[in-house]
Amino acid sequence: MKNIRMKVARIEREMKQEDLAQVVGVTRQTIGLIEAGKYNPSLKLCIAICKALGKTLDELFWEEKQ
Amino acid sequence: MKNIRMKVARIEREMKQEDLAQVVGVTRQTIGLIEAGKYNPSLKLCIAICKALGKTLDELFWEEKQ
DNA sequence: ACATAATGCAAAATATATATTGCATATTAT
DNA sequence: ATAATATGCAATATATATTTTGCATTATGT
Repeated sequence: MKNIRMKVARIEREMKQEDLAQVVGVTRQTIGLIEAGKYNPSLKLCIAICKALGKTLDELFWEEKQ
Repeated sequence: MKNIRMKVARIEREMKQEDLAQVVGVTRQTIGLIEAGKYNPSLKLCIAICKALGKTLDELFWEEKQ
């Protein structure tokens, strides 16, 4: 499932995928694939993304229902 | 860093590492290593653990400080 | 103290996240 | 419309999470 909240949070911060990638220490492709819901990042990477975007795990990665 | 909150939540539910492992579909060792802070689980696994223990990502895996 | 159950630990094998490269498509500004 | 920038996509390579097996150690109950 696509991670819209993450993409929105990134755009709110006016960051490109590549900017975020550089901040969290991965490649642009990895960020793109996570936003596209095409894979399953590690906890460490999720936390790094949250910190870079000023959000928590629940705000970006937790689905209340399902 | 050891994940004390996860271990406490598991014990509150009176589950053994092996019980939790079976519910979330991994091996006992994987649960043991996550509780021991010796590796970096996938987001999917974190979410499965949270659901099995009735907690959210922030409750089990988010560190407010640091 | 003894028996049993639960957890820790370690090595090798396997599955999968992530990197790398290159190119295609879409978006944005001029 | 054109140029430039941002993102999508796919194949191969590499790093690392997870499995498997077996045994050691610790906790729990009797």
